[in-house]
Amino acid sequence: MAGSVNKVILVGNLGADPDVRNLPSGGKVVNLSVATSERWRDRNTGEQREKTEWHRVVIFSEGLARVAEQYLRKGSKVYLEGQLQTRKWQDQSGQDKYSTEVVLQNFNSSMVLLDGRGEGSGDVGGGGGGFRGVRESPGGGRPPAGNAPAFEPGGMDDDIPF
Amino acid sequence: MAGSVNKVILVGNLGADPDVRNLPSGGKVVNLSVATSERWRDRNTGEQREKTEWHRVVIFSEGLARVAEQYLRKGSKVYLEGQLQTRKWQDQSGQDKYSTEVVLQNFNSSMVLLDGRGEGSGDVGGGGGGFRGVRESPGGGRPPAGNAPAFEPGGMDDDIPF
Amino acid sequence: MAGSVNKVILVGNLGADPDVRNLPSGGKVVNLSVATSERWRDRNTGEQREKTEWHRVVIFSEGLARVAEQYLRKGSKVYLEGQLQTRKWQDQSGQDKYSTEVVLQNFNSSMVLLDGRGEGSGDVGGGGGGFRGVRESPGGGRPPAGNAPAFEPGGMDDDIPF
Amino acid sequence: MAGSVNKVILVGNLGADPDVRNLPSGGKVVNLSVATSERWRDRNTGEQREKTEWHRVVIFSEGLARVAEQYLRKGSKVYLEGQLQTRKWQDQSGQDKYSTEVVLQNFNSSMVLLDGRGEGSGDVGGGGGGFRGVRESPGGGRPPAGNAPAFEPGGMDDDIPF
DNA sequence: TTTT
DNA sequence: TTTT
Repeated sequence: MAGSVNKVILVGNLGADPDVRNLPSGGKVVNLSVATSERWRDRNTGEQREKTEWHRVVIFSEGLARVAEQYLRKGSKVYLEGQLQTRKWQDQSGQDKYSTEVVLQNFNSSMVLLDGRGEGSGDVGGGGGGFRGVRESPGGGRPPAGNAPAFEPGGMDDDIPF
Repeated sequence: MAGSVNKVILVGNLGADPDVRNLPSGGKVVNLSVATSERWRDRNTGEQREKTEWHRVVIFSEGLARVAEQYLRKGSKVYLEGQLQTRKWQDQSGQDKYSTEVVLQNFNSSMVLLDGRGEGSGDVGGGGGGFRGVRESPGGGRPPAGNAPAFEPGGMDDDIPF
Repeated sequence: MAGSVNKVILVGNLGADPDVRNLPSGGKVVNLSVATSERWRDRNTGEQREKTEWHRVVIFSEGLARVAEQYLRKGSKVYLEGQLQTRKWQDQSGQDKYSTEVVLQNFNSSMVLLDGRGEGSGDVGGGGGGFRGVRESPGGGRPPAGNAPAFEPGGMDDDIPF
Repeated sequence: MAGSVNKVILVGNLGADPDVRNLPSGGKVVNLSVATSERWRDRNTGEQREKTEWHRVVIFSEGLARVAEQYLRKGSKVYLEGQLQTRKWQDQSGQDKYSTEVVLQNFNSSMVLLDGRGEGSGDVGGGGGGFRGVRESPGGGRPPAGNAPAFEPGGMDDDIPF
C-alpha cells in the first residue's frame, strides 16, 4: 500500500538525559524517554486525577540527533514529530518482544525545544547560537524567483541554526 | 504533568474487518488493525522498496465505535486521529507484555472514512447514507450570535451525520 | 462534501495580550495574534535569515477563551490546535475583505500553555491550580469498566483543571 | 524567533483542476483550490447543516508540484500537509490585499492522493501507475547499519514512487 | 506585535 | 523516569 500517513506529534518532558549511541559508521542514534500526561477531574469523586504516558523516541536523523544530544536534558520540554514504528527483538531467553517507538528519521520529522532555558540571554549552547528549532521549515518563505529559499535538505547538517 | 500533547494521525487501510466487543455496560469497544506503508527507491540498488507498518487502533468513543462497526471493512481506507497508549498485560504464562495502541477515546479523537464508496453518486446524507466523517468539527462555523453553532459534544450521539 | 479534515497546529508566541470581547450572551470571544518564525542559513550568502508569520487566532470555545484570558499574555508561548476559516467582511468603504483565521471552537480544538512561568512553584493562576493544558484529552486513560474515564465533554467547563 | 511550529493538515477535494504555472527558471508552481466541509445536526431545528471551507494551496516543492500536475484533478481527494502563509499584494486599484495560503514548499510538506483510482486492481507501481503517496517518509525503516535507509532528501526527485 |  |  501507499497513500498513507503515519505521524506522531508529542509535546512532553524528558524523563532522563538523552541516551546517545555512537555508531561504528560515525553516525549516532539518540533515544529519548518522553512523558506526556493528562489531568482531569473525576466525574464521580470530584478528585483530580492524572495519568502519565511514557514514549520511547528514537532519533536516527543526523541533525536532530546532534541537537538532542547537545540541548536536551532530563526535564526538558520538547515538541517532537515523527512516526510510529514497531520493532521486534528477542530478549535473553529468546522470547519475541515488540517495542513501539516514535521514530525521527526523515525529512518529515522535526523537533522544537520548548524550554526557553537561557533564552533571556539569547544564548543556549556552544558557539553562540542557541537552539530554538530544527528542521522547522527553513526556506518556507516565498522569495523572489532567482533568489530561491536556499534550503537544501540534503545539506541539512550545514543548515542547523547554530 | 500537563502542558503536553499526545497525538497520532494515521491514514491507512484496514487489514481486517473491525473487531467489535460489546461490553456488559452496553458500550462497545472496536479494535482495528491499520496498515500504513512507505515506498522509496533504494539509493544503492535502485530497487523499489516498501515497508508496511501495522497499527493497533482501539476505539472507546461510543460514537466512533458505532460508525467503525457500521462502515469500516477490511481494506477500508481511513483517517484516524487519536493518542498513543501503552498497556501492560500478562500472557498465559504470566509473562509481562506491553502493547502500544492508538486510542480513540475522547473529544480530541476523530475518524474520517476515505473510501468514497457511493461517492460517485454524490449520495451522502438523506436516505442513502454513506459515512463521510465523524467528529470532524461540527459547529465550526461562525454563526450570528444567538444562533450558536448548536453543537453539543455531550450530545454527540445525536449529531452523528447519518 | 464531508470526509474532510481541516486542522492547524501552531506553536508560537503572542505578539500582544489577548483581546477579549464579552458577548451580550454572556460568552466571550478571544482573539490572539500569534507569531511563528523560521530561521535558516542562506545557501548563497551564508547569512542567517529569519521570517516571521503572524496568525490571527480566534477562540470561541468557552473553556479555552476563559483560560486564554486568564493565563496568556504578550510573549506567552502556546500550542494551539484549531481549524482554518476564512471570513468575509466589509471595510468602512464597503469593500469586501477576507480574513483567514485559526478558529478554536469545538472539541477538536486545544490549547497548551508552554511557558512554564511559575512552574517551579507548581502554582499558576487563581485558586490553586496552575494551568498546564486544556482540553488535552482528559479521560484518555483506560480505566476498568464501571469506573469510566469520567470525562464529560458536555460539562467541559467544570473540568477545567483549576 | 524560532522554537515554533506552523502546520496545516487538510483532507479535502479539489474544486478545480490544478493551476500550473511554469516559471522562467524551469520550475513550476501549482495552485490548488481545496474544499473541506463539515456537517452537523442543528441542535435547535434538528436540520442537517453543512458548511464548506475553501483553501488556497500553493505548491512550490518541485516533486510535489509535478505529482499534483500529473495526478490531481477536479474532484480529487487529497491529504495535504503544509504551512500557513499570508501574502500581501496589490489589486489593480493599488489597494493592499492579503491572501492566506497553505504552502507546500519544504521537507515538512507532504501530499497523499486518496482517490484510490485504479486501486481495485491493485495496480500501483510498475507500468500501471497511479500515484499513491509522496514524501511520505521513505526510508523510515530501520535497516541494519551499513545498509542505510538510502533516502536522500536532496535527491527527492529521483525518489518519487513511480 | 512575539520570540531568539 | 519527566512535569504540574
